[in-house]
Amino acid sequence: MNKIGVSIRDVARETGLSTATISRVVNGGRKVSEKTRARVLEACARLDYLPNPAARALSTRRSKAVAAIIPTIEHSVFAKFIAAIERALGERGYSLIMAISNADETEELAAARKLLGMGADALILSGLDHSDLLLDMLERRAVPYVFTSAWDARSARPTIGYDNALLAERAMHHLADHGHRRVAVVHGPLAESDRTRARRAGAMSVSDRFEHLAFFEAPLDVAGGKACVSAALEDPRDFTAYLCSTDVLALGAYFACAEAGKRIPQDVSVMGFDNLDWSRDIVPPLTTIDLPAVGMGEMVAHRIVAYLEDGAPLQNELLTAQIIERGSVADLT
Amino acid sequence: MNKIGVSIRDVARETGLSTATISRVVNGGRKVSEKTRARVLEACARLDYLPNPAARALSTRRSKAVAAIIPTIEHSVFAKFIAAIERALGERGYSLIMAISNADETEELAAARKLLGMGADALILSGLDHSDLLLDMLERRAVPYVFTSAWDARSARPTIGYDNALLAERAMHHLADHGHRRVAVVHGPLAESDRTRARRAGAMSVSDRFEHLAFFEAPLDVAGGKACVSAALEDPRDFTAYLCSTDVLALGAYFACAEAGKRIPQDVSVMGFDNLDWSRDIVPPLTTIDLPAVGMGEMVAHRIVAYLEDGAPLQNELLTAQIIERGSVADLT
DNA sequence: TGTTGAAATGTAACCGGTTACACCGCACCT
DNA sequence: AGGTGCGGTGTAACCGGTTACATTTCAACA
Repeated sequence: MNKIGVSIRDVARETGLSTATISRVVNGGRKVSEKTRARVLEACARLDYLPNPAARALSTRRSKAVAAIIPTIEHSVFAKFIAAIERALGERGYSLIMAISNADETEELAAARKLLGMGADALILSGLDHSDLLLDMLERRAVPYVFTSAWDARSARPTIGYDNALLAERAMHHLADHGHRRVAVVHGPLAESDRTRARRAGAMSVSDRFEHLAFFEAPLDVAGGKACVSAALEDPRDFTAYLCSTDVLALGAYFACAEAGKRIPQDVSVMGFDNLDWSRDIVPPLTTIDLPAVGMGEMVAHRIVAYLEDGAPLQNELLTAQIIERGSVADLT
Repeated sequence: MNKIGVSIRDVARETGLSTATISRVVNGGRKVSEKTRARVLEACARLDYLPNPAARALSTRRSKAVAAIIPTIEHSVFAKFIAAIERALGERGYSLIMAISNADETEELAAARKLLGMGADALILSGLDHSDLLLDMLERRAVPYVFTSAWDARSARPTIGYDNALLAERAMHHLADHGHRRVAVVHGPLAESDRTRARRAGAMSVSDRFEHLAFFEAPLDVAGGKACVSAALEDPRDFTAYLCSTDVLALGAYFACAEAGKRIPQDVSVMGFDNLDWSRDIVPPLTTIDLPAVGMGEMVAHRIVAYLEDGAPLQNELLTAQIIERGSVADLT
């Protein structure tokens, strides 16, 4: 029974019809006469009938819930992403069940167990690297899933995202094109994220355009970026530009510069990654890469629903991202 | 059946026991011999048996999912709150289903319909004001719920949160105590949020300590705060301090000051509300009110689960918040 | 040895939908 | 008149657990 105890059988009794007919009306089935349909709808409204989702899920084997596991939700591009997924799923009658992994494979596995144990129809994961146990479980249970926030042409598993390595490479070219030869790359913990590793590798691949190219690993928050850049500002290599693998780190870089009395971009250039909402408002406005978090969320939701409803196969999908040139990178040429 | 087609009856057949016994073992029931328990557990593992959540929900009338509707998830205290809820629910074996209302009552109602239609056992709402249709629905369906991020001693419905009016009042006293007499309060859209209205009312209640007290309504994001403060800096009343109803708006205020060449706190003081992660890293560090987002999330989760499992009644719970004094408010005395 | 009762297990009804299939009535055709 | 087809509806078997109640087992005790 639902909370007020009205079941489909009550509606059937009330209208003198069978539960089959009620079910057909409620689900918009085609083979019902207009007269009957109206009568049923009226009775449903009058009795305040609401189908029991568990019963429905049991007999259809579909919960209409999609699960997503993300590393973090706080001040970052993931919040936008997850909000877009939630909206897009909602428009199609699906709900989002969410869990946060704190970028930890063990937590991710536990979260996946929990979410699948709740009956999620599909799973959205962040990044490409996941525990083998998790992957095995997905295969064994034949759960549809996608990897997001990354893209790998050669991946046998569906990835929907952007090419982190390429974007980092493009960012480095942008700095090089502006005459920067001594650059520091500030990124989050390598151990935690394949996306971070991809960005680092991408940046590294164009090292020949630089005199000095240093990589710094910092905790992935504003304080981490700030501390890291504060220290790097003392570095004898005297970097002219900082490429931050996240706008969050870039914000920390701004604060480090403010504290050290360095002006951006006159003394130091800073470039970000993400294009968070405040990036264009900060002073000076931050040059960054506009990651398509919203578009990615929508695409992921569309594709998952298309798979669930029509069996459209999940595939690799590459999303593009643009460098947004604003005022934080000086032209030294 | 679950995805690989193993049901409780398969395990029963495999072990030569009845489904009742399997069920008892799986649910940690007490009346099973150790020998049997071990045998069942072994069979479950071998067959990779996973209970079907829909079947379980159908017969227990419990989905073990809690729904939350929040106005926004992007760069704000809500992300912390929701993350804490998710974690705390997870520890107790519950999942979080989330929807975003964009601070719109109609969207909120639609979201509630959807989430309840998914079978959520309880509903977490933000703020005190909600559409009557929503409230009626909750009562009719006897859905347990709490209002959060606000507290009202006189509320007949359970509220778990802080006293927004009182906190705003305390913030204003803080400014007055530091010798500020010309203060501007920057807040989000009044129409959207009872919390905003409460904060405004609280600030207003101590207007007699000020020469000039102005209220500005801005879009609730960094750009909004920046534009609003940029304009206010031109105001002939020459405010010495800006109280921002969110750190997000305060960040905008910082940027406005940076652009206008005003130094904080030498030329202008800024005070926030929330204590977001970067608040202590910004230069100068932001004086703000440390809202207990994490503690609130945990308490909400605890209380809801306690109600669901033990029937412990949901009540009003007041959480306290402290002013964190940092460097952004000048002492003019 | 028979009695008693607690512990362990089984039986089967039930939760509330969905849906394959059977059936009915009626219009239309030959 | 009898046959055909189809739209509309009902019957009842599922989906996969939970659990009240019945039943069996067996140790302890008079």
